[in-house]
Amino acid sequence: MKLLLIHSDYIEYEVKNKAISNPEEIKLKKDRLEEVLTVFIAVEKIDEKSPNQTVLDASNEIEKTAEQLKVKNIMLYPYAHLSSNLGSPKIAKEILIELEYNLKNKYYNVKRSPFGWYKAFKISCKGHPLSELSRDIIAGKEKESIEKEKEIKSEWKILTPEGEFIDAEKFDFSDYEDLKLLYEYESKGSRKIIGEPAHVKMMQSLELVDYEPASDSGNFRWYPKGRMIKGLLEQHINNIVRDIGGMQVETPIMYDIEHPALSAYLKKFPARQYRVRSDDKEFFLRFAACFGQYMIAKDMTISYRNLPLRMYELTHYSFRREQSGETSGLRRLRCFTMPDLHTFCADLNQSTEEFERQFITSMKWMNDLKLHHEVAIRFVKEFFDNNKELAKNLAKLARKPILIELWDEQYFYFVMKFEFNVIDSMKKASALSTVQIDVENAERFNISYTDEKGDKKYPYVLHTSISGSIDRCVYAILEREAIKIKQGQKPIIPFWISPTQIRLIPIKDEFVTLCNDFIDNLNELSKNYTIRIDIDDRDESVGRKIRDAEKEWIPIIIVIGDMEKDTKTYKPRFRNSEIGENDKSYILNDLNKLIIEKIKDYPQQKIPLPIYISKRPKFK
RNA sequence: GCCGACGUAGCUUAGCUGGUGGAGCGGCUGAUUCGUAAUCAGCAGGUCGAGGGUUCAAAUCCCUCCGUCGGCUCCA
Repeated sequence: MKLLLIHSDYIEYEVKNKAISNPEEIKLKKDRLEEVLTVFIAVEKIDEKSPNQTVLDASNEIEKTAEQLKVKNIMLYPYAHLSSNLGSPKIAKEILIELEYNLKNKYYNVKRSPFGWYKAFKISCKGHPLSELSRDIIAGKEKESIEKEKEIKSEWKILTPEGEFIDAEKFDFSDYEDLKLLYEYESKGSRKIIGEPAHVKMMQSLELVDYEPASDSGNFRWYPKGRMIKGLLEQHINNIVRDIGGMQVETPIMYDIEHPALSAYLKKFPARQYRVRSDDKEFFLRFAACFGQYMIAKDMTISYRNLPLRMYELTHYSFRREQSGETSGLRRLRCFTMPDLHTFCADLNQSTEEFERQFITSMKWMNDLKLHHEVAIRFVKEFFDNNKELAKNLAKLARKPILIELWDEQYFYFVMKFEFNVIDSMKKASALSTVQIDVENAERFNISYTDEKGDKKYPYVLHTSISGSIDRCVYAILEREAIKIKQGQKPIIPFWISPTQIRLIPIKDEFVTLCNDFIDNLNELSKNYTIRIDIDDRDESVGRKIRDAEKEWIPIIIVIGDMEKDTKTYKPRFRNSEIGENDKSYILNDLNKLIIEKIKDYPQQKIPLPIYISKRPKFK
């Protein structure tokens, strides 16, 4: 149902001609109300499925507005033009009559203009900010799902690796600046430093990823280098999840909003969704891979012997229609890529065991990206009281103090979760890895297994994202480098995801051939590996080419000239000492070993652009 | 979504109180063949975010919209 509410000095109408074959019988040909909330209404097809709820919701919405405006008079005015998907006139009329009755019961002075007639009307809108409002009523669903959660009551603690619980307010943060920032950010919403996040300029100037003005905000375009980085991260996370037993599936990105199993879940999940219409049906775009996997799981025959059972999907994409003011570079998108693992566990024991394993795996991921992170663990208090040892184990694994949040009751579908948070150059915290223990969705979706005695049981479900959103990982890497720049260090991205790993710079045109030979020889030495090398064959000075390579953050730069031709040794310019030792000569074989050492444990891809720089267009 | 700031060439930007837009980088052409962060010269490139209004005259003033950023809110 679509509503258009107008706070008016007056509204008056006069009935003219029939608009439909069986219009409502007319009692008054003309009518008028003053100091009135005029409500233009279009009843839509979707309202026919739950007319009673629609009436209730609409009535509440109108009442809320009337109360705010302190008006007692309401004019209900059927207005078909508000919607392109109208319901049948018969039901629409009934809904309107019901709505009138409902509002009268709330002691409003309600009038309703007749249904099914062309009418002339005059209205005077007051014109203050609240005087014109539109509302979209969808029986009980969207409204509840985006409704604000109850005020959450939290207790905050710090847990040390030694197993000590300390009231967060009493903890000495002097050696733990980032943990302090996380605590303040999470508990008080403090925003110490404001400004544009540094990664946005970087992602553009490095030609990784950019805004797409032709799409909705928070939907980005990825250029070749960025796409390759993202692809490598995706490949790596797929491998890691497979290693811990994840069985990869793929599920649809849109789901029927009316599907009985989904509507209940939608209510528990307060994210706004994108809506898609197809014929008469309405669909929402998934915000995670949960449903798709639940739908598979509920049809599966699962024995206790199969548990823990791990189902995995790399969601390409998930959609969350965040409020326009809260999308921010790659930190929060409306369309993102995220690995989503669901682990079905027999009992609490198995769940916590698995939880710890996934905690360790997440640590590995953060380590592979060299991301510093702070750990937050959140519990429903009752669950915490029974599982304190689990928390202590996790703090021991993290080897540093961690933040604990305790909720007085269960606000979400999970009883416990952890997150790894990174702190960016603006001192904002963002969550990456997370695992949640879910105690209610198995039953809701009728996912069950058969236990040793042949009885049907509902498993616990762990919701896991080992890496968090891949886009957000790119954000975290760039933000970490922004912090390094502030500290006067050279920025660099991990070697295994560098779009160019080695840049060759021939001193004159004639050495381009030698560069080609260099690549061939190196490939010959490392047949099982893919090393990304390119050649700056432009007609530019050597100084210029070095500068451009440095601006691209290329980790290894090698100038090729007479010296290299004669001695067959190379003096690479390493971006930092972690990659290699500067001012040292290498023969090809040693260089090869050094590089393979850095890439052997990671996925590899070919260079995403022409190897000759002169052949490359500018994307930005 | 609300409040605020901003939007000038592909990028970065100058343009004061209104009088039909300047530059650097990048691109193109030519010269230059170079040893570790910018070789030189010339040329092209602008419905000044979009639409409307005020005015003899608008990048400049006003309104609406779009986009970006920031704050609020929100964040599984």
